[in-house]
Amino acid sequence: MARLSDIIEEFIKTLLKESEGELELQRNDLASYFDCAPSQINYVLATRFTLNHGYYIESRRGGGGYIRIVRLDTDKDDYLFYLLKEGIGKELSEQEAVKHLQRMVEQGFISKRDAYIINSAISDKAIAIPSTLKDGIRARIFKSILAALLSLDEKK
Amino acid sequence: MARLSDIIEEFIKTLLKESEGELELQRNDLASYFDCAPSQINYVLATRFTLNHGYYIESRRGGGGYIRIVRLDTDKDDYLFYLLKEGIGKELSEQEAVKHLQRMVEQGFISKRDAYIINSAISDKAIAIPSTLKDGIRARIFKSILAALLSLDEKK
DNA sequence: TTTATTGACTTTCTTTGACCTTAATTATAT
DNA sequence: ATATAATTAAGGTCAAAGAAAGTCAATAAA
Repeated sequence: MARLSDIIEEFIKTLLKESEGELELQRNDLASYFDCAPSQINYVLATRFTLNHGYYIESRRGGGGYIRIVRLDTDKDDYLFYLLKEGIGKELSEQEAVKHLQRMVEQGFISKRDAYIINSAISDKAIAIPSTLKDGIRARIFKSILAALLSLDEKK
Repeated sequence: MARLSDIIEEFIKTLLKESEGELELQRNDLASYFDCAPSQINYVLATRFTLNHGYYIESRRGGGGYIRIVRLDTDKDDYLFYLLKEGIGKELSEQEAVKHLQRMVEQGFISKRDAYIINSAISDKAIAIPSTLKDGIRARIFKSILAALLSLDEKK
């Protein structure tokens, strides 16, 4: 089953597109629209609309409260440069990497194809085997990339 | 009689045929369908649906989790598929990799851009092997890819 | 000896709810 | 009319429960 969180994510992104990247909503409205706990909205925002994802959020409590979501549009080179220099430290988990890739695709910095290739190169499955044998690691990564290319072909 | 694992293998392959090589399933469903331990599904996947066998698998945990199985295009029997199944063994030096990439470009299987990206992911510099810490390795690979994207921009 | 099977334990991701904080509005006392 | 108190209307936090899949090692079967 598609997760509710994914559906809400898509919903918000659609709203954002319709409103040119800026949007104000009412947490309780959204929650009752999807018939879920209000805090699930926070969960969606916290896991899919962070700064790293390229969104900025501000909110206000009390009467007339709201949540405002803004999609940040960045310059491609600036963003890549930032990621390279500061955004990524000495370690990077697969989940984090995937988030970066998603953002890069959403902002049109790389094609889905590129993202797919890159993802295949850095996936846990590809890297696995901590045998410290460089060539062995590379062989796996390379095979994984070949698989990605093959399955891309299949997709069209 | 045939072992359960073989039966499950056949079952999955039948499903794949019916769904044109792409399939999403629920591990627990399958396990309870065959009345076996869920981990047996993993065993079947690990022993019969590997990259070398020509399958690509991705999965997700948590609520709404799934396992996705993609059959890579066996009929094609082209260069990429050959490379994946037989052409590359357990190890692969950088020079060999580069030769493969060159050939793939020459034969029109991938663009120069693709080759450039891939090369950046598998270069000695990218893999570097400091410790056995996976995430550390991935971070390097990912940075390397970013650098590649940046320098692609510069070139055009 | 290799290949299968099982199950206990782990990790990841999602959903829910109880409780907290803040802001605006309304009622009350001066 | 004004200051203060109470009420209501938001949103925030966090931890527990639930829903998957993953790992690994012990055993069993071939």
